[in-house]
Amino acid sequence: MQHYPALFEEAIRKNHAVFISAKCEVWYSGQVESYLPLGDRVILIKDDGVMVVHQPQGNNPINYLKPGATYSMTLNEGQLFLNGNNIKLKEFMDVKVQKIYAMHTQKLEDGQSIQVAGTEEDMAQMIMEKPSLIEAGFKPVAQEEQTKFGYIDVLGVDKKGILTVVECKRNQADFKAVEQLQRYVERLKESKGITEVRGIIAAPKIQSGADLMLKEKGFTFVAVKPPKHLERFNRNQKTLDFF
Amino acid sequence: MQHYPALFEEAIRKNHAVFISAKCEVWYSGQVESYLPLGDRVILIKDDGVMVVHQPQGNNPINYLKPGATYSMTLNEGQLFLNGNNIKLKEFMDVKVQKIYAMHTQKLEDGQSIQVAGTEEDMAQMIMEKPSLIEAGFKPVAQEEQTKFGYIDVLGVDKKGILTVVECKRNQADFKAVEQLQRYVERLKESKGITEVRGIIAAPKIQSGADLMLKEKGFTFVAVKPPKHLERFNRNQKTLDFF
DNA sequence: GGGGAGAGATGCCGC
DNA sequence: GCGGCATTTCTCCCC
Repeated sequence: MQHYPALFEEAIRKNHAVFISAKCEVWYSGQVESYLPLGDRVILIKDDGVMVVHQPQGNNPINYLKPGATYSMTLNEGQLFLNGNNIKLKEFMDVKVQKIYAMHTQKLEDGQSIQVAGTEEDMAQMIMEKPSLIEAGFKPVAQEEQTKFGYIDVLGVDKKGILTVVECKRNQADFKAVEQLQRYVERLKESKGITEVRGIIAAPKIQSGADLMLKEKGFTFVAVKPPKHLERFNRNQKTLDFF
Repeated sequence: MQHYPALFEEAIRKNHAVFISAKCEVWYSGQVESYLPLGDRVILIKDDGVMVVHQPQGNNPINYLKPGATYSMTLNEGQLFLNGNNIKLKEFMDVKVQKIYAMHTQKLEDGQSIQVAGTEEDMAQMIMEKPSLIEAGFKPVAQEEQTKFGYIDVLGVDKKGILTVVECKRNQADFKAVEQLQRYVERLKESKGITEVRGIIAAPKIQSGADLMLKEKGFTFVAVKPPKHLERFNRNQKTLDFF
């Protein structure tokens, strides 16, 4: 155990990432206070100060610190501690380590950003490009107009020229989506000084209760699925790699 | 590179966790489609099928698979691939590995649950135990009554005997909290067939706009901070460890 | 920095 | 399974 603190401190100093597999207890104090009894965990510390503590199961880290935290590892009378703290956010992590199974430190280089297709924004973009997905005669207005009235996904006019707010949801729309749509419609009526504004929810599906609420308020549901296709050059890249 | 697939497959077969540090590209297809260009990443695969892919910075994994996914590693004409798929959820991850810097596999044992203090539920519990935090004369009703009217944090009567809904927020309350409170109040009025029900938001602070909305609707804000103290035996445990 | 909203949100509980 | 809601939510964008 004696050599771990020196190895750890050197890795931190060099801005290396640190991977630790250990049997440990974990205390966290910050937004809340928490205690995790003794067990095996995987700990990852990144070069921006992020720390995640994972149990052997589960999607999410059981404990974590946000970017900007600093770390130290100390051995005191045979007891190993790993301490992290984010002074600005007043968050503290204390790990009492009973046994380190493995520790790996390494510089990681990565400047890449992920490309994602199928988000709500992609849905809005698709509707802007093909307004007939909403209904015949629907015409989106310029995108710059949108922000002036709030975070409206697509603003347009229907075939009769009535101002229409379209709220997109990439998954099933719920009653909160209906409330959100209503807020936008009310805001638009006040802002423009008009009495008639239509509201449309565009989503793959809608909850039955939300559909009732929608109809009560005089709004409309339109079934639209988010597009899930990355740009062609990526698809080709993947295809070429695989076949 | 040749020995990695055998090591990996054996680890998966034995239900070991797998840690990999690698230079790679990542494709994901499922809820959305995504592509992450070549760079250094840390990959963790847990024994329940969870996979997380981390870039050198940032709180969250850049890609992940949920519990139940299965994995294989293959070397084909000198090209290493790590593939994961969750058949039930129709989610797929493909990692094209250019270089493995390190790989560690190990059985992890952990059956512990985290204890957390300072959540919204803790706030509600604190108010149940000390109702004067809300106002003089406030009396909570039995906890069993709560669920019948929805997810009401604390239901009680004020000093005049008027039914009162308390909605707790552990952080600053916003206008959505006000809308939520209003839903509960409306639901209670209908359900009980009464016309007067009070609404109170208990939180450390409230947004100025939300406070306006609150007053418009005739509701009240009470400043309450969530309790952040773990049970005594844990505090003592920590104290004893540290001093 | 505050406010508003999305996220491949996740996770929990209750029906 | 759906529904409603909290989360140490996190993240992004805009004012």
